[in-house]
Amino acid sequence: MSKEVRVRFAPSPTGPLHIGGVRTALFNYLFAKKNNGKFILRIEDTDQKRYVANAEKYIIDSLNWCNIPFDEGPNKNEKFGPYRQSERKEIYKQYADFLIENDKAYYAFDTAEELDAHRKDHEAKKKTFIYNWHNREKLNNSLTLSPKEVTQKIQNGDKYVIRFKTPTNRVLEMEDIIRGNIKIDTNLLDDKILFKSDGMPTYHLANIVDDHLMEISHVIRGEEWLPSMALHVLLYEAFNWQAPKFAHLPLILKPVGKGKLSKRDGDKLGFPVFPLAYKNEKTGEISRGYREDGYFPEAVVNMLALLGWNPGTEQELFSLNELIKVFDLKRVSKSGAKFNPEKTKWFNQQYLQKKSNSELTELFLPILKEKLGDDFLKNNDKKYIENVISLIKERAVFVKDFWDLGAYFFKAPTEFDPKSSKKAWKEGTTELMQELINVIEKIDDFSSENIEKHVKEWITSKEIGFGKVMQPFRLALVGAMKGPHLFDIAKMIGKEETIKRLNFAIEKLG
RNA sequence: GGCCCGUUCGUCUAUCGGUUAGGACCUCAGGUUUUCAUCCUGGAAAGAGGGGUUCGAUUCCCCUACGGGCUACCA
Repeated sequence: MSKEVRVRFAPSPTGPLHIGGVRTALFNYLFAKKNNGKFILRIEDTDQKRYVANAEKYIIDSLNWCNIPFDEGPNKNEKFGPYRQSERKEIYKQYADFLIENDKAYYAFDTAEELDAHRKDHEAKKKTFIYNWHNREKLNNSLTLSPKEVTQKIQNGDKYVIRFKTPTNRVLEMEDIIRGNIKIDTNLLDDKILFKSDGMPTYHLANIVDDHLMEISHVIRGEEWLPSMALHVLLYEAFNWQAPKFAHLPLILKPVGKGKLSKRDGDKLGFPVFPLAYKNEKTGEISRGYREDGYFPEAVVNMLALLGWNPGTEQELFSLNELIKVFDLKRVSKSGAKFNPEKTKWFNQQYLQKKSNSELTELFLPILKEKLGDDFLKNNDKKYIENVISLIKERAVFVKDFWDLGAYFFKAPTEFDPKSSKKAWKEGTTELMQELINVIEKIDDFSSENIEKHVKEWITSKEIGFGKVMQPFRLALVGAMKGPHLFDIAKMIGKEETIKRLNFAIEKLG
């Protein structure tokens, strides 16, 4: 009987959650749900300098917007709480001490300046300074100092850190669910700091201790952690704990250029890299978000799921439940994926087409109110808006497109696209339109089909081309050469309005 | 520089040694729509290079190149 699957998403609250972080959370969530396990949120706020107060809320809001809620986390089912590392501060020290007592770690008193000088010195000689087995006996630490001196220093209040005493002369063989076997020579590793002089653990210590205490079964995280895997495995070993299984996800790369996706790419190429808009309280800078840009969370989640993972079939559209059903870490790809903003739009378009007209109406309402004022609903009931949407829906990618696509259903054009006017309104057009008004006035049943029938009969009787009438007619009703079937538009706005718009066009262009 | 991971159309990807190397985004052409878009049909477009192993390599191994990550008292 295998243990319960428990996975965690462990972001650092240093700013808004980036789309890559959302994907890591999503894969954790999918894996947990697929295996009837738990998805845990842990806030890794051990870096006091980079801490940003509203970041935790942002992270939680983002997960909620994406509909991937956590089962345990800050203020929620705190079975193994607290879930903020800053609130677990006391826990870590005892584990660091345990390591020291068992000769797996040591105190180091080297100052940042001293270390920096070593690094610069080595760099000048084209060498790399690594704090590990080959020089740890020469540096300022509890390995070189007598126990008495060490005690003395600590009692004096000298600043110290605790470093891991990396085992030597071993080739570690580790298993990654996505990448398979990974080997590393422990002599190449450095003695990483586990406990900082400010009394806080580093990521490495806190992460291992918490994953153990919270009974995490699988660590699913970004590829940037792959180099740390050896340290982590060694730490589990030093504590004599069973290590969880690891899976390192490929990174999300810039759409163009080199390197991993960053905030700047979004600004430069004009697409969001954050799920929700975010205001930097310090600089006042606002970053756009998928939510505010009009994307549906289902579309964003679907797009993210397929970035670095595939089901092995040709299906591309998945609900969250379908994703849970078919998700498999073994089908996650190994190589980094360049982000494709265009494809995200396509996903959004697909989801928009799937939504019902009544649901879309509700979503469009706020935009209409903004454009036309609060009392526009007095003249336009929801059924009318629904009908409009049914006519223009298939051309839209976002709900906000409905306005650009169909503003003329709600207000008459006040001006006419000059290029189209020149093309559509020629010698004799004014007279033709006047005749058209007469034809329309006589139509009693103002259905699309009936208007079409009468207008076409009239055009045929005049022995002229359809375009001669249809083009200026469209221009009069719409203001430009665009939009759905013209007789549908006429029917929607009604006989009176149709005639009014024709008269206005004659006045303006005739 | 050192270490680790990776490499199939422009992009995301399928292929578990034998395929006309498939799909999607993008793009192009044609058709439908007497508008614009949608839609439909079709096209162009890929195994980084070099060595092996094998009857046969995109697939397995090695080297090179390239890409990415890490190399902080950041996560």
